[in-house]
Amino acid sequence: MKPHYMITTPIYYVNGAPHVGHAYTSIAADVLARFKRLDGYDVFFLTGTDEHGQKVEQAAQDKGQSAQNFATMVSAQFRNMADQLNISYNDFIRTTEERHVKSCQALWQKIADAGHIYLGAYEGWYSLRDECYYGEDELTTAEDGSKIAPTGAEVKWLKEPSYFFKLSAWQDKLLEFYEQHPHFIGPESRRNELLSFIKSGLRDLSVSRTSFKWGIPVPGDDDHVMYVWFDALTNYISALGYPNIENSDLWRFWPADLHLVGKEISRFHALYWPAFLMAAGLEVPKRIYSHGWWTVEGEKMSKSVGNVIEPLKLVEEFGLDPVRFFLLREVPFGGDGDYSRQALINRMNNELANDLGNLAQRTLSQVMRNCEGKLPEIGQRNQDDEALLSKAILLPILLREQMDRQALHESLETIWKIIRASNAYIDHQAPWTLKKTDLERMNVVLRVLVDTLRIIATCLQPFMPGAMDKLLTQLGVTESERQLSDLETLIPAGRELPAPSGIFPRFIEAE
RNA sequence: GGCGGCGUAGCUCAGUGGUAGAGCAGGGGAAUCAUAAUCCCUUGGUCGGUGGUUCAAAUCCGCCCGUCGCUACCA
Repeated sequence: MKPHYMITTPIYYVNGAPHVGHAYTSIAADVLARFKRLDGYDVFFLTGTDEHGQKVEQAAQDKGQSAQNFATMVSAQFRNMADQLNISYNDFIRTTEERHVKSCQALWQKIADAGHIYLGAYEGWYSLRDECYYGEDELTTAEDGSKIAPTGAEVKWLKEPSYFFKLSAWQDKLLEFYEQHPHFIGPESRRNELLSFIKSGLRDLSVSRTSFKWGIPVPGDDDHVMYVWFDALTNYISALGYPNIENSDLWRFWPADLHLVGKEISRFHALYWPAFLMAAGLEVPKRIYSHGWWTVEGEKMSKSVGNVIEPLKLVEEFGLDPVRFFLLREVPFGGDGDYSRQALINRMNNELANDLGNLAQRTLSQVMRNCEGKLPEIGQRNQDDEALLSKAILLPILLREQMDRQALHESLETIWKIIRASNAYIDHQAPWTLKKTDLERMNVVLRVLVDTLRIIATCLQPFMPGAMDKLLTQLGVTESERQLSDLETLIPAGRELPAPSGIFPRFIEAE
């Protein structure tokens, strides 16, 4: 039986259109999912949209639409983006779906029955205009002594009934859990933040609202809707059939292996979610990994500055695989990064077109011309040949370890080292000279290059599925020979290769 | 304010006690199979400052400066 692996993106909030940050999370998750499949795992890759809450209600109202219609429209945009980006999700869940509503209510009931939810009152400084509460330290005091919100709105001390989750009771259990699972949160810096947050003392969490209606009703109390995070986080088990886990074929994927999230929502996943699950007697996910944020040409991305990068426009101009590559190559995964047009073009031209694309082209065109377009015999290899191949064949082993740490940039760097070594190899061996002096040796060299390229292309499939499909076809690798495990078997000599054509054209800036 | 991260070549960063590294950018050369792509060599840093521990510190400790993040219910 195949080992299984469950990976998720956050469900995206539908109060605005998708931007490059959403695309980034999805692409990274997709690479990890595809890598695990490549490595023989049975993968469940979940994504979707988060559709409840006051902001959606408000955004819909501004457009004169019902919340449901508005959410459906924006959700479709996210789904379209995922499809355009070639995201290989197994399920796309929406929090307005019946299966999710039932799942949330069941989870709530389970936690309530276990005595971890109680009815209390939430109080604080509330701004009627901003429709939200502010903390004491965010407020300024006006001349007449009244309190003013950061937005300039007036605030009043308000008290509303609310259900609370007994988060404070879980403080010690959570700390114990983090100590027993040092790799539960990544990267390391997020773990430190979270630990210091918990150690400063946990308060009970308000998990229902009465101030708006667009949400999942609390079981047995229709005046309340669930706190959006309780609603949103539950999606991960809704998709697996919760609460009907006895009859669900998918429940075997729980606990999830990885929740990939943006750093801004690290705490919700690493703290509240485990607490909810523990309270419900369910297993806790194995790992939460937070990636960083993108700036644009050195500036923070914002609607008012007008520098928001729309992923589909990037794809339209540069092509999908170069964009996927750039996003994962440019920045250490887990840290923040900067998008710049020039940096993208440099990566495209230097690394895709020159290093890899040209390597494939120069190798394959010689095979085509000098080997009658057929894969040469393996022949008698010398030390140089073995040196290159032995490094290349280690790639899957190195990649497995890196992918399990979500060190996607390291994987690409590791692969690029082999690509550079291959370019050095072809120059030093100079098969174009051997053609005149030693045909047998020329065949060996070209064969070494084709075999090395096959390993490279196989390993790069998760990052650039479209381009690598094309390259593998040119290398004579059939679709049933593209798993990591297939690398153990060499392609038989004599196989006819199709005529090569460029995989990564250089990008020339229009005048 | 408290806690934590970071500060290494022009740029982006790797390097956690023992003669300063990579990629890109810059300079010189080789080659001509290839998407004028590639390969080889090379310029360049008193590793933020300062005091200390040590035979030896970018690497450990103190202080200072700069910068960034977290500091709860507004995704």
